[in-house]
Amino acid sequence: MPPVLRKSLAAPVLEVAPALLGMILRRTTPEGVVAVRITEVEAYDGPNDPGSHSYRGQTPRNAVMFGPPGHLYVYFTYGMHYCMNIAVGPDGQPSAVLFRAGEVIEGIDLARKRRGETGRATASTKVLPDRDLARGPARLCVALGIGRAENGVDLLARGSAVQLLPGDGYDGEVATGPRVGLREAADWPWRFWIPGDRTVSPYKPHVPKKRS
DNA sequence: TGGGCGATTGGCT
DNA sequence: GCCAATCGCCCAC
Repeated sequence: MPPVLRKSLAAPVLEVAPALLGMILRRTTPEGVVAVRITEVEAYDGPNDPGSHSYRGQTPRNAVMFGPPGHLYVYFTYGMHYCMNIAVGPDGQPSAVLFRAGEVIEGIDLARKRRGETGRATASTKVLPDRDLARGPARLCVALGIGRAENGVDLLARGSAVQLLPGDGYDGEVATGPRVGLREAADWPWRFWIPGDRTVSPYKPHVPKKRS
């Protein structure tokens, strides 16, 4: 299986994003291994993209986006959720791809345990469907056990606690559509997913907040 | 230095 | 479909 080349991640973000579909994110902890096959991503193009965290320049939070490609950019949002991106494009250009959803292909029991632990107070007696374990950017982070501590990890380095692996080389059809949840530039068709895959997150168009 | 709001989710109506 | 939860970031004051 060929390695994921750092050089290929330095390509323009709109080329890299769809190429990540079908690849594997593999997370190793003392608890065990969870691996996810990526089925949905979103592209963010730094200074040219009003929807990107790096649109207004570098800050301590988004610093990883400005670094070399292949590193993990993790951010905290809505006071309770983490989301994970991979920095892409040349060193110094702050493009990134958000991992939005995937299919758990290894360590499904550990993934389910993590998703259950993090759930709200009412510990549901219902078993989470497999396809919901990593369906959505914050759920994906929970399933993989990703938090602030993983910000900056090199996904291509051997021995990293989170690794990006080539997978089986998906080369099928790729669907595109508007990005999810953004206020600015949400209509840019920069979301990419594997059509028909049941682990792709349900699309919710942005609803402007009611004015006071 | 304070306040608005977010690359979301799950539970309830 | 609606809405609360929850807190760090960032910009305006």
